[in-house]
Amino acid sequence: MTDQIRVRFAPAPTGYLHVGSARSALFNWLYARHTGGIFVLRIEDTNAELKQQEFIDAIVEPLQWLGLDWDEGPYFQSERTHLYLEAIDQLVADGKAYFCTLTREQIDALCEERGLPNGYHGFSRDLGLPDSDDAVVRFRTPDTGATVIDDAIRGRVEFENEHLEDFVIRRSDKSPVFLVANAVDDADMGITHVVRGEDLLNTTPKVQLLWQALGYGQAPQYAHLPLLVNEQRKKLSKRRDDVSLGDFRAKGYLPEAMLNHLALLGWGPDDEVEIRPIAEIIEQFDLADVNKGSAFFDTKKLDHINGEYVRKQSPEQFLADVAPFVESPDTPWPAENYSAETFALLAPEVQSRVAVHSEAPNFVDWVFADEVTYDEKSWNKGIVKAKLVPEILAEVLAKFETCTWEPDAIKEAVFAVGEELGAKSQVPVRVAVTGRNFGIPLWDALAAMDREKVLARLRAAQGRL
RNA sequence: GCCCCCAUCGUCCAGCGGCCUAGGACGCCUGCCUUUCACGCAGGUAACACGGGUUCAAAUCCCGUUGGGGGUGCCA
Repeated sequence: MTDQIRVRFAPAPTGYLHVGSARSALFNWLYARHTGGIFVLRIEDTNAELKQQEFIDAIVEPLQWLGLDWDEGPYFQSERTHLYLEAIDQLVADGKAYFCTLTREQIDALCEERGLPNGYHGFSRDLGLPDSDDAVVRFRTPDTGATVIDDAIRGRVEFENEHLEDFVIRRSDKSPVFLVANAVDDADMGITHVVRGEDLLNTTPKVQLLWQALGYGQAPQYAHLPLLVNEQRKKLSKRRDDVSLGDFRAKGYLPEAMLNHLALLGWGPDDEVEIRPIAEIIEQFDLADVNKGSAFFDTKKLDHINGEYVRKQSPEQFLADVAPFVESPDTPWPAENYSAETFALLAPEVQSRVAVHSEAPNFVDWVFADEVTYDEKSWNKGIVKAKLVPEILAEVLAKFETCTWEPDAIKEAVFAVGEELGAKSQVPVRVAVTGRNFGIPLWDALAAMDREKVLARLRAAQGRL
């Protein structure tokens, strides 16, 4: 076990898992699987407000959905508080940490008074203050020297100790901050590689200093992943960006596609084959190959990858996966009009057209809806600008009234009109019946519809000319 | 302000000193297929931020500039 790689994904439960966190989890998992190591899940709920079951579920469920299985945990920091407090006590006893009762306002005032730049300047460091109800514990950072991080992705990163202020390690409510929890847990859990977002790079020297002060020996290898950013190149944020993993899941994105897309942000396979089974990604993945620059989470590419995965699904699987969307109460047609048999008949055509399962209803809405709403652009292109439309509609209507109501006959009727008139007859009929100038092939769908309903659509379109 | 990180097509990735007149993918455009759209297929568009070094040779190494980002809490 001594030489086995041990990584951990340690999210703070703050509501839901977003794609950035998922990517961190994924890279940890990939590294563990690639090396035959252990992937540990640890919930960083040191802040009392974060200890809520629903928040825990919001992390665990998306991970399970993605298939990022962990080998140990979840461990909860809220259940390990005593360990962190012991470590803090030890630091105080060793003179490596001390009590301080200054509030933020007082600190700012002191800085102003003494003409110092903003920040904490060890004001209570040598006062020998006792513990008290409003006291925090601060770590005594070295005044000289530097703390060096050996990062697997970024190389050597050096922080001058003089720039590190005496940071708080225990709040006045006696709860430990995550920095201590990180050091204690990573040591206790034998973590060999800490793989996390670059936004945590600046906190690393603090953890490292604590690590040394607690006498833990060899620090883990760090690897700070490039951030996932939005179109404005800002770090993804829950408030401004639509990045909840649960939302993607609800829209029908496939976990395999999401994983595949996430793996391609900050890393790429040598052979340039992008869409591939996770097993191959595991095989090729290595921390040393991860990029340093931030990556834009592009949903267009996600859509493309998802579409590829959708098309690879078996017809049965596709049908099973879209069922929730075509049978949901939110469909754009009255539920009683829906026919599973009809949808199953058309499903293969839908499958080759959707990027995401949730788009399926949009391809068959006109089949089940009582009436159709015309897309103005389609109307303009397929009806207004097309030739001989009144004639086409009249002729097709006449043929539809009497022809055999089955796919081949319907198709033949439409094409015959086109030939007679010397114009393309399909698009006007399509727009008249479906409301749009694009979509799945007409014939099977029309045959599945009630003849009268189709005739009514054609008359409605005539009335709109 | 201070600290830290980053910099190849619009986007993601390849490139780890010569194989680069810079490759792949998404997007966009064109054509083929098709009396719709999509899929598929064949093409096209488009980048080494800038300036100095180092070297016989630099997208690749070093320095600087500029630009972007992250951090700067008794959040994590």
